[in-house]
Amino acid sequence: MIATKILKQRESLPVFSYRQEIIDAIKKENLLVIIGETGSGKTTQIPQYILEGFENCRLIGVTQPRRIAAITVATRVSEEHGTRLGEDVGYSIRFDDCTSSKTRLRYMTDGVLLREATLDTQLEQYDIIIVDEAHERTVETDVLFGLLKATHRLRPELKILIMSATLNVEKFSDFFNGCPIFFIPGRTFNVNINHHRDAKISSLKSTYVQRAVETALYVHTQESPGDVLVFLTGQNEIDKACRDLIAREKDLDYRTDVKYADEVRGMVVYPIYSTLETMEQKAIFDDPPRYTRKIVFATNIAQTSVTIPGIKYVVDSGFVKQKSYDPTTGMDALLVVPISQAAATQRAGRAGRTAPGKAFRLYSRESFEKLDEETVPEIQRSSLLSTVLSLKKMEIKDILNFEFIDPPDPLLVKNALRQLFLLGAIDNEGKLTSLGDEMSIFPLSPFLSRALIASARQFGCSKEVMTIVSLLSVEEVFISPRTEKKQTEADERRKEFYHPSGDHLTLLNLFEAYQDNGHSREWCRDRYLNHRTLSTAKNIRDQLRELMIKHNIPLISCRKKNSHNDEREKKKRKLNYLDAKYDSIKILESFSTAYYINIAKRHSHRPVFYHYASARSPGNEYVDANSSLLALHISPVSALFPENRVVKMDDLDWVMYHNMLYTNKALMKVVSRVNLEWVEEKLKLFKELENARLDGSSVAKESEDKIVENDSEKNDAKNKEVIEENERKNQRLEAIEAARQRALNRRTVNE
DNA sequence: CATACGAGG
Repeated sequence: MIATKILKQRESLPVFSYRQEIIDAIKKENLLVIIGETGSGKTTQIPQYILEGFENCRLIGVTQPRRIAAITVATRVSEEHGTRLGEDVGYSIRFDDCTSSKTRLRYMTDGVLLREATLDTQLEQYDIIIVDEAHERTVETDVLFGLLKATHRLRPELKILIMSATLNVEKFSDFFNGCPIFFIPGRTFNVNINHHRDAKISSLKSTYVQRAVETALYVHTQESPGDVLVFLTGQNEIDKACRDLIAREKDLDYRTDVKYADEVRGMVVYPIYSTLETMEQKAIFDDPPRYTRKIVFATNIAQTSVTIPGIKYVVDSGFVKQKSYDPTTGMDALLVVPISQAAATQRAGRAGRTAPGKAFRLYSRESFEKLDEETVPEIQRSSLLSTVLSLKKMEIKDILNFEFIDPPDPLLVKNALRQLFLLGAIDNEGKLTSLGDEMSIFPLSPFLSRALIASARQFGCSKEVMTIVSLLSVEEVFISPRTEKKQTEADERRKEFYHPSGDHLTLLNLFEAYQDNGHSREWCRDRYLNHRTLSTAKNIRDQLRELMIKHNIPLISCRKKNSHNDEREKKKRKLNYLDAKYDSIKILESFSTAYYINIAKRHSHRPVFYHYASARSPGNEYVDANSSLLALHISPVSALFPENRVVKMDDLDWVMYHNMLYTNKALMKVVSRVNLEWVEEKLKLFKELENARLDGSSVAKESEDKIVENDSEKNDAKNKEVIEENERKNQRLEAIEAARQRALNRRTVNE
C-alpha cells in the first residue's frame, strides 16, 4: 500500500514524464546541465533514475549547499527507495557521516566533496558527480566547477551533471565545453508583481523599514486572505518592524478598515532570522488561527534556506545585508546593499509555492531594471586564503589562471598567496611546503592551522591550543543582551573568565569551565554565553582531536603539575578560575607564529594601538608602527579593554589580534599580549615577500611585472586615500570624544 | 563600547 502511494507521488512529479529521456541523455553525455525549476522534483528523482537505470554505477555523489538539505533529501530518497537511511542511500556532512560500504547514492554538502577532492583530486570512487543548486554559486560550488572541468580532461568517463534552477543557463553550458542543456519545467503558480510607482532604490535606504510595515498593513487591510512574507535585512530592523506593525494594528477598526473583514479579523506577527532561538518555535511554520493572517518579517534566510508554508503575498524591500571582503585593507565589511534582479525574482517566487500570489516591491520598475542581473558570486567577495591553500594541496600550481567560471579579482588571489607565504605554507616560488601540507589537514582558517601545528610541533601545548582554536572558529560566544541592566550583568559575568594575558587564555578558561559544568545549558544562560555556539566549538574540537590522532600530530598539554594548590594565588589575583594552571607563554607563542601578521604597538600615552605591518595591503607592507595612521582600539568585551581593569595599560606594549572589525572605528576583537622577541625572526618574512614569486607562473614575466607595477601604483593611491580618510575619521572621533569628556566633567562638577 | 545576512569544512 505504502509503496504504491510513494510510486504514485513519484509519478506525479513534472520530472517523471522526462524519465527515459533523462536516462538516455546521461548515458550519452558525460557533461550535462539540467535546468529544473522549483518543484520539478529533480533533486530527489534524477539520482534515483540513475540508481535504477545504471546497474554498473558504483557511487553517485550529489552536492547540496546546505547541511539540512543533504539530510532531508537523503531521508526522503531512502524512503522512496525502500531502504534504510545509510544503506543504499546516505548522506555525508561535517560531524555526521551517515553512509556505509553499501551506499551507492550519497548526498553531501559541497564542502565535504571539496575536502574529499583535496585528498583525491580525481574523485576516483565516484562514477557520477551531480552538483545541485548550482545557481546559488557558493565558493565551494565554484571551486568544484573548475576542479571538475580539469578532472574531465583526465577522467573523461566520470559523468558530471550540473543542476540549477536559474534561467541564465548558457553560462554553465559554456563553461563546460558547450555541453547540452536539459530543461524540465517546474510547477509553481503565477505571481503578480506590483512595483512602487516611482520610488528609486537609492532613496529607500533610510525608509524601507517603515515602508515595508506600511505595505504589510496595506496587504492586511486590502487583500484577500493569505499569509505575508516581508524581506528585510537584519535582526534589529526586523524586531522593530514587528513592534511597529503590532502597534499599527491596534488602531485598526476591522469593520471599516479591512476589506475582507468577514475572513480577516486579526493578525499574528513573527520575526525570523538565524540567531533566533525560537527558530524551533514552530509557530512560524504552523497555520495561523482561523480568521487570522500570519505576517512574517524575515532576513534572506527565507529566500533560500527556509520555506514558510501558506505564503501568498511577498513584500520585498529590495535590500540585503551582505558580507564583502576588501582586499586592499584585508577587512570584512557587512553592508546593506540592493539585491540583484535574480534575487528579486526568487523572493517574488516565494508567493507562488502553493497557489497564485502577489509580490509588492517597494521600488519602481525602472529601479528593478537598473539592478544587477545576478548577485556577485561569493568567490568574488571573499578572502581566498583557505581556498588557495586547498588548491595548492591539490597541486594546482598556477592559481591566478585557475579556470573559475567567474574569476575573482587577481588581487584577492595574490593577497591569499602572500599570506600563505607569511604563514610558511608555501615557499618563495609558490610551492606548497611540508608545513602547508600539514596545515591543509584541518578544516580551519590557515592562521589557526598554523598556530595549532606550532603548538604541537614546537611548544608542547596542542591540547590547549586545540580548544582555543575551536572557539576561534565559531561565532561570538558572548551574548550581548538588549537591555542596559542585563548588559551590565553580562559584562560582570564575563569577568569570571578574564585572563591577564588577554582573550586567548580567557577563551580557554571559559571552555574549561563549560566542560567542568557538564556543558549545561542553564550554566551558559546564567553567564550570557551562547550554548549553541559552545556546543559547535566542542564538536569542532572533537573533530580536530581525531584528525591530529589520525595524522600523528602530537597532542600535548602544558598543564602545570600541582595546579590545584594555587587557591591563594587565585584569590590574590581575584580570578576564580584556573589562572596559573597552564604555561600561558607557550600558548601565546604558538599563536604568535601566525598572528605576528596582526600585531600592534600601543600608543605611548593613550590606549590605542598601531599596526606593525599590514601584510594585506600590497605596497604598504613593513610599515613602521608610527607611520601607520589607523588607530586600533581594543574591543569592549576584551579582557584587555582598559575599563575592564584586568591589566594596567602601562604594562601593555605589543598585542596580537585575531580579527578586526571596522565600524565607526577599528576594533581588535580577540586580543592578547605578545612579546616582540617571539616574532622578530618571523617579521623578516615581510622583507622576503618583495623578491618572492608566489603566483607560480614564470611566463611573460616582463609584461606581468608591468601589470604588477601599475597595480601597486593604483593601490598606493588607494591606500593613501584610505589612510587619509581614516585620519580624518580619527580626528573627528577625537574631537567628539574630547567634547564628550568635557561634558562629562561638567556634569560631575554639577552633581 | 556597541556587527552579525546566510551558508560551509
